[in-house]
Amino acid sequence: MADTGAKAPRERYRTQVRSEIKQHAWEQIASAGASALSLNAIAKRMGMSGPALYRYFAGRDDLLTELIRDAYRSLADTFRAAAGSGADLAGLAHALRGWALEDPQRYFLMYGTPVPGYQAPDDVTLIANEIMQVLLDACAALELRDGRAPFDEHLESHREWAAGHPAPAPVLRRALAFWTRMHGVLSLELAGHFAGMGFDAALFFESELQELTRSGT
Amino acid sequence: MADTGAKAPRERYRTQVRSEIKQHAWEQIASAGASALSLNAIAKRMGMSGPALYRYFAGRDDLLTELIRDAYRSLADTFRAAAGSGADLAGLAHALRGWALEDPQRYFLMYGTPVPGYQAPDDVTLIANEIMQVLLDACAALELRDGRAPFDEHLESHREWAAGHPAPAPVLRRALAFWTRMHGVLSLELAGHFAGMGFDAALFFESELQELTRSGT
DNA sequence: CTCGTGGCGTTATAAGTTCTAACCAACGCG
DNA sequence: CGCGTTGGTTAGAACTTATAACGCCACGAG
Repeated sequence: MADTGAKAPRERYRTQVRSEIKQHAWEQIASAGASALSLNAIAKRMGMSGPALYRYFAGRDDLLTELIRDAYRSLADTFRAAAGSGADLAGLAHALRGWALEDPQRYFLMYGTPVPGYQAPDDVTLIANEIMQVLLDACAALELRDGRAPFDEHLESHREWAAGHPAPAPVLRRALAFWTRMHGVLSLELAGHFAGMGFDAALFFESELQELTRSGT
Repeated sequence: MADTGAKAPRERYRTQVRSEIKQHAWEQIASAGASALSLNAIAKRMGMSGPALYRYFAGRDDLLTELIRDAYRSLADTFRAAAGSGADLAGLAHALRGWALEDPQRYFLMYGTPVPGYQAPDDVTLIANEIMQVLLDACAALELRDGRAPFDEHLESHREWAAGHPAPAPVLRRALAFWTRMHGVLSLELAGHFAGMGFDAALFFESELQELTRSGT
């Protein structure tokens, strides 16, 4: 068992079609947003009629969570790849920005408006942890002149999310700041809120990144 | 003319019904998200049947942009109210957070996932400018030890978005940082990304706010 | 006070959507 | 070689947005 290579022909065909469906789904999402994802439209564009897709996905929500899972996986991979190539925190930031610009709707699928009832499956939070570990490593490698903040005390006793990572509280705080600040700039940029404002979003991103990689508190 | 008080009874009834429709729309959005907004459901809950609502709104999109407009208006009002009560930048931050927590979906209607094709109407960007002016005033009142950053040079020559506000570049940069950082924390918090992490989002918000109101670069 | 007009609500209908049910073909494993 | 799982089909229910056509009634002008 466990030889993923030469599987049964039925199985191969199944995964092939699933992949093709997701391909079309991504195109549709990229051009009209996740709310416009239509199983019917995908089916028609694949030459088959409506309910056939239900052999491959339990429903619209199932397909959507599958895409979300892939998005998380994709970001985790680019993060790990960047870290593996010796990228520091700034390198991670640039990898993140490139990945986000590559497909804004994929970014929003992860970090955009949540559906009130929706609960992400467990494995997604596992991948999120993976991402956080890479980020924590990069922040720990950054030598910071240990300027402690009042929040650090709270963090010291609430560090479950670090999943056993040995970094001290200021590093944890830096990781949180990296995450929220980069997301703040990126999400507003991708949403077009900087559009009519005239300044260069890339330069502002760099400016914020600068302040994060400095050693001060 | 121009006495908004005693209008014609038809007019009064119309605005009354419009307001009631929006009321139901907000409840529906708050409980199931903007994508679940259904004109039919609203009509039924108001005791009238389907297409009647089209007398009041051109369609789903029209109602949605009206709600977005109201959301912007609401945030601008709370900002102006806070500033009018002598709130400083920290006061504005707390007003913003309170306003966001009050109705997360309203926040996401403004700053959440954008629909690729959608273009906000002009008056919305006007209100956005109003908000920015209040923010710029608060940032200008903050005495900062004028630590210039390389990005300031770029800002100096790209300050159209400040709409004539006389603040120097470091103040503009501070305003942008306030906007993006507060949004970064708030949007992730409201989207539930901090949920399983254990730390107190309010304290982290405060920590980030601290760093913004300090005078350093 | 009467009358006509315009705003409001109604049903009917078209064109979408998701998703279930029932049916059939065909592939491939034992 | 057969039989069963798998994949595709059409039909249909329950939704949705949105338009069209029709009637009612209230308001305001004369």
